[in-house]
Amino acid sequence: MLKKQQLYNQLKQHIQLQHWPAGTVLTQQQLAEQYGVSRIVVRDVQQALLSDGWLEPHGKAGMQVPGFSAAEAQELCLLRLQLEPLALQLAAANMSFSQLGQAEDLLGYIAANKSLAPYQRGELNWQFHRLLYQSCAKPHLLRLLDQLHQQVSRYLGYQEEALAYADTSAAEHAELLSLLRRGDTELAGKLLVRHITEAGNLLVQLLQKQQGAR
Amino acid sequence: MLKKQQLYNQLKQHIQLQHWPAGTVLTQQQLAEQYGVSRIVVRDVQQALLSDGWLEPHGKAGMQVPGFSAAEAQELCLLRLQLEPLALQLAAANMSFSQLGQAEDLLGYIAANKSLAPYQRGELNWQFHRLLYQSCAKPHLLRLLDQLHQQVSRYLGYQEEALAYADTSAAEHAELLSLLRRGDTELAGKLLVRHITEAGNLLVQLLQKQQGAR
DNA sequence: TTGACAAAAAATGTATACATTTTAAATTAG
DNA sequence: CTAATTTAAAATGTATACATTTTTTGTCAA
Repeated sequence: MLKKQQLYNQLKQHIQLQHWPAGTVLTQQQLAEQYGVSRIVVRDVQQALLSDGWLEPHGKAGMQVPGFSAAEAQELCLLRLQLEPLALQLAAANMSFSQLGQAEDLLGYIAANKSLAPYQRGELNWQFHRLLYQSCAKPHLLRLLDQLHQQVSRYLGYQEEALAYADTSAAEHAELLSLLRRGDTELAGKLLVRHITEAGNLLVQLLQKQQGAR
Repeated sequence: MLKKQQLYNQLKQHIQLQHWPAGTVLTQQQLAEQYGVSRIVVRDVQQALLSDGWLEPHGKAGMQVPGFSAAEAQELCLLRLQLEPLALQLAAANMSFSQLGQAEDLLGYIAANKSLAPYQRGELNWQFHRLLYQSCAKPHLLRLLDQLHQQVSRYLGYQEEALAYADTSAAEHAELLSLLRRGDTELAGKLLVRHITEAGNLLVQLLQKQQGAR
């Protein structure tokens, strides 16, 4: 299983670093040669990247590296807003103190390691959110949220400026946690909505500016 | 592309007809022999059925035919409630008369062919819903809704009694359409919520009764 | 009998080879 | 020169073969 996972990571990273810029068409053969694996492996990886939003179909042959659009970012934000507060609300009832503690630890770890790569910081931030939602005990919902995050993370990798939002983010994360500890689900939900909205708006604005500049 | 699509349909149907009952573990080799294709094809199809909810992972080898649970049905219903009204609301603004007409035609077709197979009736009903949501112009949202329907349809295929709900369903569909024509998005949304809730409750009750009976 | 361990069987991962489809290029008729 | 058609190239689908992993079976010692 290593070759597959390995190629998955490497190709994803290469796309993120724009080694294959948006619009590039990647064929099975090409990738197989390039990365020194058989087409079978490439097929599987392409399929995985397809459902994670890192590739998109291109006619009947090849897959294309997708671009970025403010509209898509907005849509992803909308979906987060629709699903994450729900997950939080459902989870709040069943949340254990050990989970709250885990989340606290995670925040501490992020705060302590100021020099984390933006990408890793983003992943850890999501793990925090994920922890809060975990105890909603709705497998499908959690799967959807993971998928959504995948897609959003593609944008965050592209617009690293959006990750500079990290400071505000950390403060809000901490507040979210304290509200949950206190059992104030209502306020926590509202804060979460604001939190997601802010991050979304920043991202969308950056993208609009950039699109306008062309 | 035919072999793949063919096996996909056939295997899905066989699962629905309980030719492979819930809990059965299906290996690549087994399926390859059984259906007379190579393992490569089976792999692809298994993967597709996995993401559509018709198979689930089983340790490190084989895939398992999933069972049914009231809890899962409830969750799927919840997700529909969270996403479909949103799609309808967004779509209502951009909906064209030709689309409303298409939807009307579809209802007529369903009403006219009383003897449609339950499965086909279900698919057509979904196409109706889908038409109403189409003009929301949110690709990700629409994709999620399609996925959700896939999962729900597995339950409907199992609990055909839930499809007997079809009569009420048809009436509500017609009313939904007339509300949209009149531009009353608000009421249409509320009706949709009731519509989804009713169908969900019926399904969940059937499943609970059945689970209790064991 | 039970449980750990080793050997065999089975299942999946991966590579290569061939078949079919799709795309691109080249050729020719208008 | 353009456009349509044919031909060659390239890409994907599928099958088979081999490698690796996982599961099962069987054996033996406690």
